[in-house]
Amino acid sequence: MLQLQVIRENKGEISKALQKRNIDASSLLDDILQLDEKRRTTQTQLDATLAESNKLSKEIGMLFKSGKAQEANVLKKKTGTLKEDSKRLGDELNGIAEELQSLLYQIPNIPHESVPAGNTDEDNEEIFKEGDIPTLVDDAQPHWELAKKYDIIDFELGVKIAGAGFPVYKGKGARLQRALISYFLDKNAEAGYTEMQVPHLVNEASGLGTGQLPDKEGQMYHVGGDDLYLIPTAEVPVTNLFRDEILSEKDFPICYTAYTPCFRREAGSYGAHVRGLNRLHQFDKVEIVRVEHPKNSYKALDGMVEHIKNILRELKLPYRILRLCGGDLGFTSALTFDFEVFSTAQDRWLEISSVSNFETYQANRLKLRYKDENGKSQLAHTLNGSALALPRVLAGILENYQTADGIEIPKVLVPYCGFDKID
RNA sequence: GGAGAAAUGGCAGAGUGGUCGAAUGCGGCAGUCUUGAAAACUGUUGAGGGUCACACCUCCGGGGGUUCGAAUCCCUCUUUCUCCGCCA
Repeated sequence: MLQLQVIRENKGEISKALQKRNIDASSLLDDILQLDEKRRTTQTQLDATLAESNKLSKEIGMLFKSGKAQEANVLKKKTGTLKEDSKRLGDELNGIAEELQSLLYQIPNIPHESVPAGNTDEDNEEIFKEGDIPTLVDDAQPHWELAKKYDIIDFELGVKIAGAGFPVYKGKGARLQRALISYFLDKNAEAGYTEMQVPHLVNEASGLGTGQLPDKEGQMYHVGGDDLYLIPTAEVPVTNLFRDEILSEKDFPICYTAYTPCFRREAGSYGAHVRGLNRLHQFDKVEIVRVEHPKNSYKALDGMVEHIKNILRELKLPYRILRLCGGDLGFTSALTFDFEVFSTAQDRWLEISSVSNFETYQANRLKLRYKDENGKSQLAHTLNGSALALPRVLAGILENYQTADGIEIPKVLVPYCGFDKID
């Protein structure tokens, strides 16, 4: 959520920057400013009314104390209209504040200046590419065929238990999955991220804090009986650890990592490109989250990108990095880099990480602040990234490491797996 | 799940209808002293709205109510603790 004060001062620039997202926000921004104006005048009126009645109440108290009950009763009568007024103004103010809030929720984050304009993922800008694309055997297969051939993932069995998009990992498939989780967590810890274990269900306030609510409600599984949401990413519980916190400057940098399963309804996603592990309702992911001083957040973002590069180098997977264009950029993000692994057998790029700087957008919703050198509260910057999302890394490994007599395991994972080949 | 108790500032903890945004202690910050530090002493120290700055307004777990006036009384929700039951 953008700060009102920022909108007040930079309406023109914001409106212009949002055009990169193909959004014409100027009339919405006007509405917001108008409503804000109305909010402040109403607030002022309410404050004056309350001040008046506070004053009277004090006088009444004094009069009663000094035994002048009659005079007190005269004043009492005067408070009646003040009460009505403040009730009316208070209701009005609440209504305005609510409306203002809902308008503010509709404005996405301002894209960073480096974000290219564009409509779809075709307009994303490739900024880096590394790793050799392997030459595979002639009858190379996509991972869903390999999974069946080696009996390591059973999609049909998952359908029986839960439904499509809930695979069952078996034997070496399950072990490889666990190996990846441990490997990622170890790499992140090595890079200075503190490992956390967090709830996999969150309340509404948490969803609002990181921006999944109110507008993307349909993307999360909702547990009606207890009004909780299954997390779509560890970003939600981990970032919300800092909701309503005021940090001190020396607390920075804050670097956390967490493994969690992720649950996404993915309503409306069908077709061949969501086959196998490409898109799931439940998948595993190791996430990194940072809370930073505003002046360091872009350096931190670069650091996260470098860190993920290192992991992919170790896994020897061919990958590229995209700078997302305005149209593809997430609602709450100012700048996002997507990592994609090339899946040779599917002949396509698979997104395996998304690294973003949210600047103050989430912090404003979270009320995540720090005290600056003058002792004033300032909003912190939040960032996060996948390091990494499991299923597509698994797909990439299965497909790129397949040989005529089995699937080789990347060297760095062998100690975690306890085997070096799936056959 | 049943019965009871509680929720106050960074923490501990007073306050049971009116000069209470809230005593006191600890912690934090600044200063004095010291070569420096510790100790001691002095001062300062919640958040938000509003204002050029003040004034002023709101917040004592959340929401609602009673009252001229609520941290204090009532209702409700949530959470925590104790006891019982159940249980990985």
